[in-house]
Amino acid sequence: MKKKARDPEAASVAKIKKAAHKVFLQKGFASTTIRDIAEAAGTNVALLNYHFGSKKNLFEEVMLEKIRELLGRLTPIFTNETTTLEQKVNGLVDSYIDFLLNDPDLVTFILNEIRKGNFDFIVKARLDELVHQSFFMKQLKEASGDVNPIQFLFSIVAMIIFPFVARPVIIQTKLVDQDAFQQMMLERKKLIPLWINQILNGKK
Amino acid sequence: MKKKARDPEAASVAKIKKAAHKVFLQKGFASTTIRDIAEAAGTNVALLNYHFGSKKNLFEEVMLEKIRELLGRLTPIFTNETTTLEQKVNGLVDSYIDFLLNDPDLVTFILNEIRKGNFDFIVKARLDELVHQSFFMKQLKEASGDVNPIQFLFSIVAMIIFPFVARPVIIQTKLVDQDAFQQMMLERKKLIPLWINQILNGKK
DNA sequence: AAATGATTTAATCAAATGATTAAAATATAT
DNA sequence: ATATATTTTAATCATTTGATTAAATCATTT
Repeated sequence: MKKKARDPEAASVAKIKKAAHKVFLQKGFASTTIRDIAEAAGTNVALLNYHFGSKKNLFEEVMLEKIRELLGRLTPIFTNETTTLEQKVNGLVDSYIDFLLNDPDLVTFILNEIRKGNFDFIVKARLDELVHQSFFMKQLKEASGDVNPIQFLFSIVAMIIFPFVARPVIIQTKLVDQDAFQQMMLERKKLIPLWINQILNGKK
Repeated sequence: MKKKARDPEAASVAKIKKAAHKVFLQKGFASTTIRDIAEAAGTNVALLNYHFGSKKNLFEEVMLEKIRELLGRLTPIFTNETTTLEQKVNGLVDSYIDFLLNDPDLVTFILNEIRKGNFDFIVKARLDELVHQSFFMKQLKEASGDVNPIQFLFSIVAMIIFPFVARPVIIQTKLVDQDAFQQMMLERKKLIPLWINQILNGKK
């Protein structure tokens, strides 16, 4: 595909990845054409093929990069054995919301690609291990009483992620506008940990 | 497209719609071919065109039918002026979860099609009006104190919908299996109203 | 059994798309 | 300056796909 690495090449590769990320997020894998990407990157299909070989290859490189970035932020929080459950929920909510505010369509996109069967790229990330073997789950289990701790995990992640999943709907239907959405998500950084506390304590 | 209505015709139309619903949900609009649908329906592309004219037409007919069915269940709950907020949350959670258990991929599907720009079919459903002008929102606003009631609406809907959005991920990663998922959602019918109560009361 | 409508078969069209190639042009390193 | 790497242009190929058609077959009604 290529033989030596120089500066301009790296710039092109980055430019293409950035454009691909944008277009894939907008249109999904199937609806995106390599011509779309080439145009968005201000280049041509021949160069995409020169650097990435195929559309699927480009897609996987781009997505894997994003997933790794997110996991890189969450893992230290999940596995930390010195912080309390409350601190972890705080950190989780804070990091997660910040990350997604920066990339608002990522969640819906990933979930959908998985639903369609494109989950090679996420299986490689091994996030089940993170959930199952983490210190966080151990702590959550202790706080859950006789309710399955997964029920609480669902609700925590739901309250973080769902607004991003619903975002296109609520913006399209003018329920909330772009700025108000951002504002609400920042407000949620405080609300969600509070709510989780009330839920976990309320059941004792 | 057709001239007279008889029995076998109606059966064919239903058969095609059912197959289309199934395939569209599995693969999304762009990835689904009319040949896929024809095969799933045990028929042929010529008949699809005979009855529906185009792929997009078939898609919109099928999706609109589903949306209307869901709204038909939720509207009476949202607009009822004789029930308490607590009763509404109970009814909402119960109806919504029942509906989605019957059609587990519908949510992800709809959200994604909207994200891709295929929202003609949902704009027609006017669900913004339902949310804004409903008696439910009036009651929720009263219970919300100085927090934006939309924050609570997000969380209520999130806790109902999110597990269905995450379902493909959690089943794929073997976090929870099919049966356990069903069981947990039934359990959630009791948990969510309880939690919402705790959250709404906790902030007084 | 004749007529009408519904369905199938089989083929074809035009357009879009992923992929590939050759050749020219451009930039960079040494 | 020369060689090498990168990028562009432009064209082409094979496939897939949505759409359409004509003719044959099947089912139902009358």
